[in-house]
Amino acid sequence: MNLFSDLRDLVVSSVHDMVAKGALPAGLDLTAITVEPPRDAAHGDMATNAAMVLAKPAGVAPRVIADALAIALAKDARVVEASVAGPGFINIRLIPAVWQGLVHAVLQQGTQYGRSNFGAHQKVNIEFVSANPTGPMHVGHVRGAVFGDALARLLAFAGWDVTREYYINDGGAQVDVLARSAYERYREACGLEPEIAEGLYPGDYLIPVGEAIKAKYGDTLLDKGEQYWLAELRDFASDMMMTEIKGDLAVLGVQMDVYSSEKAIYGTGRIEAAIDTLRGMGLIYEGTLEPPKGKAQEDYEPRVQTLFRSTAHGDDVDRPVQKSDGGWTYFAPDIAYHYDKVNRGFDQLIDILGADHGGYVKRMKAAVSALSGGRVPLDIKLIQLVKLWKDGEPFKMSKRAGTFVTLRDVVEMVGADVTRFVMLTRKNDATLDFDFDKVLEQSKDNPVFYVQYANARINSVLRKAREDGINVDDATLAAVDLSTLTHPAELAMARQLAEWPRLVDIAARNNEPHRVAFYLYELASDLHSLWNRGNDEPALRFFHPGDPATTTRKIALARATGVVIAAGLGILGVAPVEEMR
RNA sequence: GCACCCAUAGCUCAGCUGGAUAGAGCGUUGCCUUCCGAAGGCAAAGGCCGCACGUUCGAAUCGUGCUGGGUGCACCA
Repeated sequence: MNLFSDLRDLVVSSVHDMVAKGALPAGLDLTAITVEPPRDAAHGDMATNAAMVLAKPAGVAPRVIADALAIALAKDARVVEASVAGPGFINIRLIPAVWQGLVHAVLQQGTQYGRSNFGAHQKVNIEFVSANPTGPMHVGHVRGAVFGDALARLLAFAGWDVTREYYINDGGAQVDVLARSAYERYREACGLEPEIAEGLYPGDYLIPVGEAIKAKYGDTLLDKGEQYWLAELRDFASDMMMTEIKGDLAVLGVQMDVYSSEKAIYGTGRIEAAIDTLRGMGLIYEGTLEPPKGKAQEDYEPRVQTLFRSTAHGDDVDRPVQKSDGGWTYFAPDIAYHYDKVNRGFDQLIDILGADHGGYVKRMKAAVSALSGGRVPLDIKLIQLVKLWKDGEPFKMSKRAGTFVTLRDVVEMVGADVTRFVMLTRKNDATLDFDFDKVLEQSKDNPVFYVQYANARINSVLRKAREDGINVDDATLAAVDLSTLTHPAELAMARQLAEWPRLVDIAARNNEPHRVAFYLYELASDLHSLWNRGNDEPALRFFHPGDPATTTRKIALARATGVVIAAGLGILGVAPVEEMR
C-alpha cells in the first residue's frame, strides 16, 4: 500500500470523469501529474499539480480546471478539504483516519513496510569492490564496498532481483609482483634475508604467506629460478589474499553472491569470442592512435594496434584491446567478462568503481552497448575519495611504505555499523570526510548516534510499559484502536512514516542509498521533537502510568517509528541499538 | 587540448525524474530539565543557489556558453 499512489489514482480518475463530462478534451497525457506532500505543511497534507500540468494541452485556464477538480476530490471520503492555491495547486487535507490507518499498516507489515515492486523483478547485477588480490582491503576500498552493498539491499527492497558480484583481477602483472613479493617472504621464513626490491609489495601481511609457502613446499623452491615457481605462487598467494579479502568483507557485513576470476577467462577462448563478436560488427580494426594530449609523453611511438571502435558508441577515442607485444590489454578480458554478464541474462548492469577510473567509463559502456545491441544498460557509479581525519588533522597513509589503514583497522576503531552509516551519508560522487573522533561522538552532530538514540528512546518506553505489565507486542499494538490519536504533532509523525515507501522508490530509482540515511535523520529528529513536547504537554508522552489504554495507543506510534528506523537501518546494513551506553 | 565530476548560509552538506516563502547540522545569540533517557528540544540571526543567456505558466533543478576547483587521458590494472 502506498498512500501517494492511491491519491494519485484518485486525482487521475477525477480527471477522467471531467473528460467524460466534456470539461476536458480526451487524450491528455497524464503522466506529469504528481501528488506530493507540500513543502509547507500549513498548505495541507497533499498537493497536486494536475491543473497546471493539464492547462496548456487542454487549452483551459489552470484555475478553471483546479476549481472543478477540487470539488470532485472533496467528494472522496478520505478528503476533508480540497482548495485551490497559488498558481493552480490543489491542496488536499485528509481525515485523521488516513494517518491512523497508516500507523496500523506499518505495525502489521513490520520491516516489510515500504517494500515495493518498483523494480518489477528485473535482474540487476551489481559489481563492486573488485579489489586486486594483492593485499588486504584498505580504507580506500571500504566506501565502495559499503555503497555497493547498500545499493544492493535498496534495490532488492524496491523489487529488483539483485546479484552481487566481485571481479577478481588476478590476471595481470600485479599478481606477478605479488608472487615475487611472497617469494621473498618465503625466503625470510626459511631463515634468509628477504630482498624486497623497489616495486615489490613491502607489507607485513605477506609474512604469513611466506610461512605458508614454506609449510607447503619446504625448502624446495629456494634455489630455483622464477620460471619454476612464478605461476604456482601466483595462484597460491592470490588465493590466500582472496581468503583474506573475503574475511574483510565479512567483517563489514558484505556478502557476495558471485566471485568471477579474470584469470579464469584466459585460455577459454572467451576473450577471442567477445572480440570476434565485435569484429563481426565492424568494430575491431588495426590502426594507430593519436599521441595523447596533455602531459608530455616522451616515450610515445606511433604503432599499429588492434583497436575497438568505441567512438561508434559514444567514446571519445578508440581503445586498444591488444598490447604491442600481442598480449591482451586489461580492457579485453573485461569486455569478455561484461559480455558474459550480458549473456547471463541480466536486464541491467551496475559497476561501482573508484573515481580514479573515470576515464574507463565510456569505453566499458561502449562495449556493453555494442555487445548487447543496446539492450542492457550499464550504469557506472564512481565513488569519490574518503578523506581521513584524526585528532583534527588529515590522517595520511602511504601505500608505498606499506603503512596503510586497513579495513580491519577502521572497523576495530569505530565498528562496522558506524563505518557503514557514515560512509553512506554522502552521495557517491562527492568526497567524504571520515573523522575518527567525530564518528564516535555522542551528539546530534553525529547522525549515527542521533538515529540510534531515537531508537533507544523508543525501546526505553516499550521497556517501561512492559515493566508496568502492559502488553506491547507488535500484534497487540497493530490491533489497537487509534481513532483518538489525533494530536497534530502525532499525525505529523505518521505523515513522516508515510514518506518511507515513496523515499525507497526515489532512492532506488536514482541509485542513491544516501537518501535513506538522510531520511532516517529526519525521522529521528521528528521523534526527538515529539518526545520533548511531552515535557510541556504531558498528553503527548508515550508512557502514561496507570493508563494502559492511552499508553498502548501512544506506544503504537512510537513502535511504528521504530519499525521504520529498523527497516531503514536494514537497508544501510546497520543494526539498530536497543539501549545507549 | 579533450572528457568526466563538483560549485547552495561563516563551515559541512540535503534539496523528491521542474513547483508555492530554498532546508538541516555545526558555529553565533536567547530560552526549556519537580516531567517517558536534556546524549535532547524550542526560537532568532544568517542566501545575487558560481556568472550570463535560453526553454517553461513556473528553474537551485533542464539546455548552451563562461568562471573557479578536482580527476583522468596509447603500449598499467
